[in-house]
Amino acid sequence: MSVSPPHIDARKRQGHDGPTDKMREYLEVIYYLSTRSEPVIAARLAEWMRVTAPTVTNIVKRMEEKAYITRDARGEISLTHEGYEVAENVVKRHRILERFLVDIMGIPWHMIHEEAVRLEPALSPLMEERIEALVSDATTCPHGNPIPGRGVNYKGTRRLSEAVVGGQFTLRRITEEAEEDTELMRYIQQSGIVPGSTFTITGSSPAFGVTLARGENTITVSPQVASALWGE
Amino acid sequence: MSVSPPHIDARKRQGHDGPTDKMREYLEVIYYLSTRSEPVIAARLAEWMRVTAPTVTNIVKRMEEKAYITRDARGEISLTHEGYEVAENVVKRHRILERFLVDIMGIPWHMIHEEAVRLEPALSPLMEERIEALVSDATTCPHGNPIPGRGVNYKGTRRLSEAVVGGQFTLRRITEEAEEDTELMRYIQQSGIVPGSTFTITGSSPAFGVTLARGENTITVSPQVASALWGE
DNA sequence: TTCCAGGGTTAGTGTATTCTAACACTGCTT
DNA sequence: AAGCAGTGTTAGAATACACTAACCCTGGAA
Repeated sequence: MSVSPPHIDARKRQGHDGPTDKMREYLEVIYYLSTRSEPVIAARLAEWMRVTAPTVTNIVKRMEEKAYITRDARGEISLTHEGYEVAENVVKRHRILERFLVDIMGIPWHMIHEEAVRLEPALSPLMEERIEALVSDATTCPHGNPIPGRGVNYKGTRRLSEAVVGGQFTLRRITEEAEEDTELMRYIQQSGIVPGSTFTITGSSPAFGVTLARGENTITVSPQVASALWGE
Repeated sequence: MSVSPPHIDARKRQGHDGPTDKMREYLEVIYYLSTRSEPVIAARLAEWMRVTAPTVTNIVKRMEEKAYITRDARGEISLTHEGYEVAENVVKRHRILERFLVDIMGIPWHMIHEEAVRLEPALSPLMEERIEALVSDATTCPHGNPIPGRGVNYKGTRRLSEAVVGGQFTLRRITEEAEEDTELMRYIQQSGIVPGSTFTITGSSPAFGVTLARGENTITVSPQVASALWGE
């Protein structure tokens, strides 16, 4: 038959042009990492991507050749302009997709990150456009992280781990390193720790974490979790 | 940080167990091919998948080793029970997904096949379940092809190319080899040739195709297209 | 100062998917 | 009989991604 399939194979498209799907994933993580204070080094990427060090060396080298990143003398990684563009795009898709998964698809809140990671590389521009249209009023993902280009950025926020005892704390965003842990997200949501809610901080220690009170409930979160929750 | 990503890498999962994504795609095509009369041979697969002959030899060999298919003396391919299960599952997902893309996402009818091919391997069981819930009353994909396990199969239908001149023809399904051609699908839809519509056949020849009339409109479709349209 | 932890690289493999080049078989058609 | 079209295979290579094993820094602790 003369009709021929339009099969779009990602691999084929990536002969010599754009980033591969994996590179996009790494760029996304670099974006997350550089949004925070910690240095962006290969060892961190290896942890996030759950691969060994040589795998990161390999991909980082290729991303450098393609000029998505640069490395300084100590091996620290920065996004180039080009790399930043790619990363921001991926992050935007990711967050809009998460919104869509909650609002339209009814996926439980604590599973959307994983689903978004899976679906994101499979979205065509058309699908992206349709999804965007369906959640056009959203400015953040369900975890409170801003959708790039929609005018939200929570400049004044700081980590819960740095908040003062006795004060109020309004949660604004849960950063990605917490998102990745499904069990943790379930616990957080069940405890009512969702973006927008306000608590009184009744205790804080670098060893035991932070204790929050709201109404009659008291919750203690670990130091790790406390540093992943940002608010004001 | 102690939280660790749940990144599900398809490749990793496929160490020694199930079919790879590519195998699933090939099995899907074998399913389509064997639903029709034509022999399922490697050359056909190469055309559908738009790859060269050695590529097919390679994958077919691996699928044989994994017992998803068998080959007879002439090289003809059949699905094993196991392979059939996989293929039917893929086809079911594909068709439900197409329904979802039209009904919920508002993707134009002529583009859904391509989108479905792209998205299908990225669907988790959870997403599949949610999508199924959103289109739970559908029994066919938008092209009229039955969703396996939902009680439709259009047993009495035959190709438009075999219909008799002067008779009526009610379109039931547009088979996949036509679906793959976006331009063709656009033309078909614009001509009002959608599942469920009825025409009078005013002419038919193996060389020039079939001429259909409905109301004041007359459409002539090529022999290839006529053999991809099934009805009664 | 010695040594180890943390970070990074090189070298060598392995798997999945694809390609080109070259060759072989079958069955018509001239 | 010669030859070509259609089909299929083997051989050899490339790319992207991942691994283990082995080794090299650097900086602080013992």
